[in-house]
Order: sequence, then structure tokens, then C-alpha cells
Amino acid sequence: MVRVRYAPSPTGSPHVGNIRTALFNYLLARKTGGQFVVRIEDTDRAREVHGALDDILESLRWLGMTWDEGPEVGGPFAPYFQSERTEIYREHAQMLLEAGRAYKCFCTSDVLDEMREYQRINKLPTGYDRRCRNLSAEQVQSNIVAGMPFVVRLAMPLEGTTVFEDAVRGKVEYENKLVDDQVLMKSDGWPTYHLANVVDDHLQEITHVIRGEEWIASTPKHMVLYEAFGWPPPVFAHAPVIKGPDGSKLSKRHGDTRCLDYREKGFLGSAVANFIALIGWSPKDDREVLSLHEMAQAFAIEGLQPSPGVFDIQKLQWMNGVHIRALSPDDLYHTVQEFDSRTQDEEYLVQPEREILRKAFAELPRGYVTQALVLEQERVKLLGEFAAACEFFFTEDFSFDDAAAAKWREKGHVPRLFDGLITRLQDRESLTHDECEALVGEVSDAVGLEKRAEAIHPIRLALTGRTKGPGLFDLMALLGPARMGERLARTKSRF
RNA sequence: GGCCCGGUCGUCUAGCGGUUAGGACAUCGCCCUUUCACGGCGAAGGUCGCGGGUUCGAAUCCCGUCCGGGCUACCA
Repeated sequence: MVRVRYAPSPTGSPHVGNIRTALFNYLLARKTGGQFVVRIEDTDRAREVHGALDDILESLRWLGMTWDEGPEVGGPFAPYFQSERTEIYREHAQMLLEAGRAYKCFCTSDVLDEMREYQRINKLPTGYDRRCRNLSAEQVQSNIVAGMPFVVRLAMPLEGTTVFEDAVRGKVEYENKLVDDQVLMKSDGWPTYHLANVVDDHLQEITHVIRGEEWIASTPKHMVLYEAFGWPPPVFAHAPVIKGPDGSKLSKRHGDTRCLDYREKGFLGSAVANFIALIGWSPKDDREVLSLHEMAQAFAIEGLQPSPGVFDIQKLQWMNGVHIRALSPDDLYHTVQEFDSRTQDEEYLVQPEREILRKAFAELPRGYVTQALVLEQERVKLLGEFAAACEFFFTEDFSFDDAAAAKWREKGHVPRLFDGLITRLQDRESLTHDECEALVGEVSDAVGLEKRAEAIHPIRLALTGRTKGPGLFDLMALLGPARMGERLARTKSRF
């Protein structure tokens, strides 16, 4: 049984690179019929950020991931918050101490800082010099009696090498003497990541650990811990980092990096999941547009790549357009409505069309709004674009392209064209796409136009105020005769 | 500085000893079409970081080198 986990620390809103490792774990679980566990590693009380937990769970949900065990759902290996498991870590640290695989260190932060400073100045390799490792039992005892605070450090083997098989990079080797005696228990009694993570992964029966590349250097420490406890280690797979356009690790200065930032910007969770999965993973065939389910079907650790990839926002935008187009009319309606009511994106909020869309959702028939959205569906890349794109369907006070109007103003046939159409529209209740086409053909012939475009372009302008948009007959059918009549008349007077 | 990991079109990638090095985004052109888009077709774009080997044959294997990244906390 495959059991994987996503083990974030609630120190901020998940970054796309971080949530991507959650995705890889999730995909492996779903592919194999295994379990996906979410465990919150809240052992650093100083860095804990309020609201981070909500963002973590929300990011997961937004991308479509569900977890079998963890916050909100519980599970057989509860608790899933490390802050509620401190006793377990203390016991395990004690086991290590008794077995001589760990030791108490009384060095203060100041002493450590000084030591590192000395190492830097003398160009020596930095790292703990293990000065407390060989303290006599009496010394340790007297330090404790004196009330000196201490940490528990892992006693790394001083010789030999630690080798582990990384599922994406193959064999990785570290010389033990070059690996630091990692702090396992802090002086405040809380465990560090290294101890808590290994203990929990074992106790919660995790079989595969897919995590970021930044962990690769601490894996030998983890291997030694597994060995010291006499536990079999899980399969390790280190996914490559995501880089910004300049080649450095993706960070704030590259713009948006939080997963949920993309929701604010009008991206679909399915598109973001699809896109980030493809940085560092490939289904090994030519498919690129995949649903979460399809990715799960195709997932394999062997598809993971060792080299880092650049986050290309342009490709994400293209992919988002593809995912938007795949939405059913009903889903489209709900998705746009939900986006509009939820987003706090500044740029979106200030655009005037946004109020119009909001009113449309509140006051116009759902069928009508849905059809308007559907007509713009194929030319929108971001959800926020619907407001401006659909504006003319929802208000009579839509913006008008005067520059385009100037071009048709000079043509003598336009007023007659509009009149003809107005007359023919008069007592009609509704019109189909084909009827609209026939009507325009009829009027165009009556006015004596050679090219149908001579009629179509000015009509589009009068009806929508712009030169681009959905097919004319589609939009005419949706607008309906009455509204068209008014707009034609109004535009005529404007000419 | 030390240790570790990486390196295929601008970008994401396929490739795992023999391919005209394939696909996708972006770019450009054509087609479709009433416009914009969507879609279709096509073009351009890669001395597979570089240098040595091994081999009849190397993007694929080995060594070196350069460049990039990660780690080097009582953070995760």
C-alpha cells in the first residue's frame, strides 16, 4: 500500500513550487490507489503565520486535491499536527540518547555564531565542531544541574559514507564526516523538522517521500536516523525547483508565487495544477492538456525530471484558455460568478465593466448570462476578461469605438442599412441565428451592397460598440430584436 | 569556501547507442471566417553547455571542464 504525505509548515501561504510537491504526492496516491496524508509541521512556533493553515488547505482544494487523512478529516494516525505530538518526539529523542546515537549539546547560539564566524574568516568548512559530543557523563550532569539549557544533536557516524537511492536521481552519496550533527530537539523542548519528520513518516507508515530538491542535502541525516531507530526508510524522490524567468529560484521579485495568487488573477485550479505538474514531470507522451484525473492515471515517479524548470506565465495563460474552453455552460456560469464575487484582485476590481457583470448575475436571467459567457468563452484566457468582453450584452451604456465609427460614418449606405434592419425588426419577438443571417442578407441586398462585410461590420459596431467579438448572427440572436432596434437607432443618430 | 544536484530550440519537454533530434507555448506566414478569437496547415528556431575518450556509430556510456542551482540554522 502506497502512503504519501504533504507536510507543510504553516509559515505562510503555499508557494507554487511547494504545492507542486503536494500534487506529485497526491498523483502517486491516486495512481496507485494509496493514501494521501496531510500533516502540519508546526514545530516552529516563532515563524508560525496566522491564516497559513487555511491557505494550505484552500490551495489543495482549489487545485482539486482531497486528502484521506489529516486536518478536518482525521484518520487512524492522528494527531496530524506535530504540535500535538511533542511527547512522541521527546520519547524518541530519549531513545536515541540512550542508544548513544544522539547527545546533549550545551553550546549557546552565541557560541555557535562565534564558531561559524571563525570558520568563515579562516575559510574552513562551516559546521558544528562537535565540541559537546564527548562530554563526560559527569560534565553533562553538572551542566544540567547548573540549569544550562541544551539541545539534542544527532551523533553522525564519523567515518564511512551514507548512500541512498533517489528515485529521480539515482544513487546519491555523502561522506559522513562532512555531515553536521543536526539538532534534533531544540532547547525549548520542541523537535526540529529532521526528527519530527522521520518519526512521523515512520509512525504514519509513509512509503514514498516526494519533496523539494532543497531537502536532498539533509537526506543522509534522515537515513542515519532511520538506521539508528532500526526502521526501513521510505523511497525518496527529490523534485527539481521551479525557477523564475531569470534562472534563479522563483521568488517574490518574479511577481506572484503564492498558489492562491493565481486564483485571484483569474486562473482555473485545473489549469494551474496541469501547468505546474508539467514543470518537472511528463506523462512521456505528447499530451499536455490533462485533467487531474488524467494526470493521476499517467503518473509515475519515473516521469519526474532532475533538472529545474522555468515558470512560463505565457504558457500558463494559454493553458488556462484551454481549460476555460473545456468548461460546460453551467460550469462556466458558476465559475465566472464565483470568481467575480470572490476575487480581491486590484486590477479586476477597478474595471467599470465589473459592476455591470455583477448586476447581470444578480438581475438578468441565468440562461441569458450563460449564453453571453459561452459566446466569449473561446477568446478569453483569464476569468477576469469576461466582464469587459460581455459588457455589451448586459448594459445599454457600453463603451463605443469612435475611431471605428468614423470609418463607417463616411459610407452613405449605413443609415439606410440601419433603417432597413430596424423596420424588419419591428414586430419580431425573437430571432434565431439563421433568421438573423437571412435578415442581414435581405437588408444588404435591398441597400444594394456587393459585399456582405459592408453590412456586417457597421451592424456589429452599432450593436456592440466594437469591431471584434463573437459571430454577428450569434450575438444578434442573443440580443433579440427589441434591443437591436434601439441600438441601431441610437447609433444612427450618433453618426 | 565546502558538499551535493543539474545542463536537449527563447521557454516547458520527448528521447534512454543508429531518429531528417519529436511535441507544446511564444514568434512569423497561410487557410477557415463578417471581425477578434478558436481551429487547421506551414515556417523559423537545437553545433543536444564545452573538451576529451569508449564504440563501426553517442544527445544517449565514461572522464574532465565550465556554467547554473540547492544545502551549509536551536527554519522548514
